[in-house]
Amino acid sequence: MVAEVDVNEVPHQRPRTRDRILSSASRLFSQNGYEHTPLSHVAREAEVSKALILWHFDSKEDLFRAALSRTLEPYYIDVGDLGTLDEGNQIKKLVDLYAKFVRDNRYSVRFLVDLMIRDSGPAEVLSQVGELYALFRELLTQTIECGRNNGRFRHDVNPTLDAALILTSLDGILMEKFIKDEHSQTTPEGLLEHLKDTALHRLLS
Amino acid sequence: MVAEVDVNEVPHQRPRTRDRILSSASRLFSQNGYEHTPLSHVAREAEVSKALILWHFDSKEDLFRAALSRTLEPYYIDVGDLGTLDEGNQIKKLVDLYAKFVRDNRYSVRFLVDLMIRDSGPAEVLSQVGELYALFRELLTQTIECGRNNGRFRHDVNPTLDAALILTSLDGILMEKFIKDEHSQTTPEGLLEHLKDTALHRLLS
DNA sequence: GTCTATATACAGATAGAC
DNA sequence: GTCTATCTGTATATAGAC
Repeated sequence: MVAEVDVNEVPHQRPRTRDRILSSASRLFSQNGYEHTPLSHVAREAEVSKALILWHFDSKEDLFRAALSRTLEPYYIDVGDLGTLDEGNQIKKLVDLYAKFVRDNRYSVRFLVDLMIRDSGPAEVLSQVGELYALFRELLTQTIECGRNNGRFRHDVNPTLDAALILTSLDGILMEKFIKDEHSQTTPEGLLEHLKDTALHRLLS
Repeated sequence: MVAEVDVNEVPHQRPRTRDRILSSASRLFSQNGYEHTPLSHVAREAEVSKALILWHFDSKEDLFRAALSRTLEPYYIDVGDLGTLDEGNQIKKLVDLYAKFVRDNRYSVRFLVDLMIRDSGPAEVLSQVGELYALFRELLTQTIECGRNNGRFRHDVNPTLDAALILTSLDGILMEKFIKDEHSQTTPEGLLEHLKDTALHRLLS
């Protein structure tokens, strides 16, 4: 009889279930919010018992943090090769990328906006989102500055202020996607085009 | 001829307590949200028992509706006499009024934004807010149209689109008041001025 | 690791005395 | 109208068998 050595004792032993729990939690929290997703729902969706969830995670709060981190994993913006474009088209492209990002991550973005408005949720996660946001704004600022320096943009543009205004306007437009407004006679897409037009109208010499 | 309604024909009751409950509920719901204000909190603040609240209102949901209506009571925008200003300054004034309104009703506006993002809350109340919003947008639209027709604004302005863009930009800026952004190098007030400048820069001939 | 069964807490809501 | 006491449901979390 051979002594049984449990090769599976530590490292890569089935994160299968833990992973399923995390996925389900991530989806449900994003779609329905923290308050409206009891552990029982996560348990049902992940096809495990509630007790098992709390064996893997110390508490619901703990699960929430872990799930939120996972939600943020795909949060990056690939700006690609902006260098080949002139500054005006760089601005347009950045605006489009931002809009696409929000569209692609609709549910989780809405959820995060909700968290930020109420200033709830783990601070480290929120600050992570803040960094991404700041990075994007910095990109806009530098592009405007660059265009000003090489004379393609007006000499009196204010890179910081103009970038911030473009970004907040963008936020306002995209917010409309989360709020149904039956009186609106414009579409977010139409407004997006108009934003790009007016922004360039202001920036270009 | 209109029949007068005798207000005193209804019982000589003191709506004192009911009113206190409504006030407390209104404040707590606005500040902490529906989920985070149990009836026990409303009861404590209003100095009554939970049971009494449910004697006055059929359910928590019912209380919520009533409280929300009260929250919306001061929701109107007094545009004053716009007629004395030229169209450019009318736009500026409208933007300022909107900003002031949001500032004056910070907590309840944030709460309503939260409700609308999550599309929860009584439909009739939400649509009431939507009407106010649409009305304000219509005011902007007409002002721009007017300015175009009398030649003070460019002939190629698009009243509907330009008004909508100004309004969504405004929303984006004011949203920042609800979200703390430690990396920001601009203030909402600064952005507001910049929005007015760029909007007029685009509109004026 | 995974389960069933249970503990504990607290929410909204009811019953009934006063 | 207002209270105390209680019901009922559901949430998070724990105990302990397998």
